[in-house]
Amino acid sequence: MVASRIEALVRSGDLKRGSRLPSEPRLAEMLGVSRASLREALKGLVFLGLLKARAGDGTYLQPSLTSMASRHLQWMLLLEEIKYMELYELREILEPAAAQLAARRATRDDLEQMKDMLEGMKVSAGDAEAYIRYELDFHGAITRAAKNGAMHSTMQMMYGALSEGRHRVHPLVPDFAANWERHERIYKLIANGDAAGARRAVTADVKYAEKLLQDNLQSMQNPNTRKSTKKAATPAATKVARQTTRGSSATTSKSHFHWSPK
Amino acid sequence: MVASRIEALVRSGDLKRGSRLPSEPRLAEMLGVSRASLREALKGLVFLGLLKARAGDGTYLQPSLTSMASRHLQWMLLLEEIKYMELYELREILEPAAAQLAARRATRDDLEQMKDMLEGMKVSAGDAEAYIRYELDFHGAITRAAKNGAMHSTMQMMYGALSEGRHRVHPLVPDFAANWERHERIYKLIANGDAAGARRAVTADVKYAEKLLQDNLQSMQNPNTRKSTKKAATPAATKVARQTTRGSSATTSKSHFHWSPK
DNA sequence: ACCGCCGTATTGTCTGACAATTGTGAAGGC
DNA sequence: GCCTTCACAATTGTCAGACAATACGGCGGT
Repeated sequence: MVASRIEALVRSGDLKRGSRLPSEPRLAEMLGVSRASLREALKGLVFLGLLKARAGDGTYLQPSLTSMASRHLQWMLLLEEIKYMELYELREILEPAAAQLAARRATRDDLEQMKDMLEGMKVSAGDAEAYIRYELDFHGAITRAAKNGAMHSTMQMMYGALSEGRHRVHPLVPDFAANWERHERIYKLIANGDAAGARRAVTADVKYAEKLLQDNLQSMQNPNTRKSTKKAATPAATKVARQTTRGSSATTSKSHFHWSPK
Repeated sequence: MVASRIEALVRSGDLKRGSRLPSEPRLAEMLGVSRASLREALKGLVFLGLLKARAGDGTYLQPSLTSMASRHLQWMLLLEEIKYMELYELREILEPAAAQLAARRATRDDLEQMKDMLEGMKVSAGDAEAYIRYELDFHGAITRAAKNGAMHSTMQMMYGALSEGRHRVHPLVPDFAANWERHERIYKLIANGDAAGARRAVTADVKYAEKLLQDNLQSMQNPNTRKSTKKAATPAATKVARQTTRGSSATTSKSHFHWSPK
């Protein structure tokens, strides 16, 4: 296969991350294949996240591979090989462990970054959209502070799948103040190096979020099974739903295509 | 982009998993692009693991997406964004949790499968190659019994990266009997529903493997730094190294290709 | 010193053709 | 009647050549 030969080139090559590959005609000649075949192989590696092609410029080695793999999880969610609650269960395992490690390993920079995110959360209280972004980055800062790239990548993957996923049930913040204080407490515990405490605090936080999700799902599953004949299920649920609807996703099914041939 | 339109087709389509897509000329006409462009998009999705193309037959939707994503981790390892010890640290977090869940959720089938793997380990004691395969499958059975697809996929990814990775340091079994008994104990604890016990036992097992790896790495890092002028570092290390060398990997760099154009 | 124009290199797409592989069914032999 | 063998059709894989679209850098003008 052509792709694996290119991979071998990258492996053995003196190519630094971010450097440019030879042009397609050149590479095709080097490998002794047509440009079409070469392009297919390149496309595969692009989808893998290893390469990045820029029209009119060249194809480059991706400088960093983190944060690229969430599509797999998304598809699994879509094909119902994974349920959302499972992701939260996984999060409930990983995130406390990450906090525990972070309490031991966080550098001054890590703490600084967490603090910045906390600040961002504070100023955007009331704006659920912005608040959530900051909160996710706060959690990301924790996993980064844990100084374990594998764990960080895994969780970034999870976050990606959760936030980009179709259902978009990011259960969030009925009470900004309480939420913020929980996170600030986590920050302080990590800053003080209290590993066990940080672990407990994060566990509580994730469980809380999980409970919110569960309630939300329940009220979505039987919206009108309840005896009330009102349109909305419950005021709380609709509020959350509106909050978590982000505008203009790239995957908006604009071009409705019909499957039948003609 | 063409690929995302195909993804949309798969999403909204009534395509079951494993079913065949229309032929390339047909699909190209349907999407209004040339066959070349279509093929590039398909190739991308193939690399993503969503599709599978069979020459002379057709392209199919992959029936299952699990166990497909380990290449990302492999590349991260290769580009040194992740260190091996980090993977073990992650394993040390996930695997005990999986065992804990498995003790609560394992079905009769799950237990049966674990037992089979144990049996396989027993009969292949002495053959490190086969033994390791069975052991990995045993651990896989545990994560499957945990009934969390996300966790299972993550760990399969880890296993894949560990076993296919270049370093190929699967530190293993200086003592088959002791190793087997540890695993049998784990099985019994899970079968008895002793969640806490299973967790502890697996933690111990992973830590033991981690220690082996660490020793192995150390003796590989400074093979002749020690004052001895003998060829091999230590008898134990070489023995492990020989055991863990699997024959004929697909990624053998057979075709040495030189980078310079001409 | 700054701005717009243009040429060049590169990726993106299209067209048409042929090779390689696979599944199928029909013909023939047992 | 059943099995093997062969030829055919459908499909993916590969190739060659051309043109469009895009980005970068140099050049000249202001």
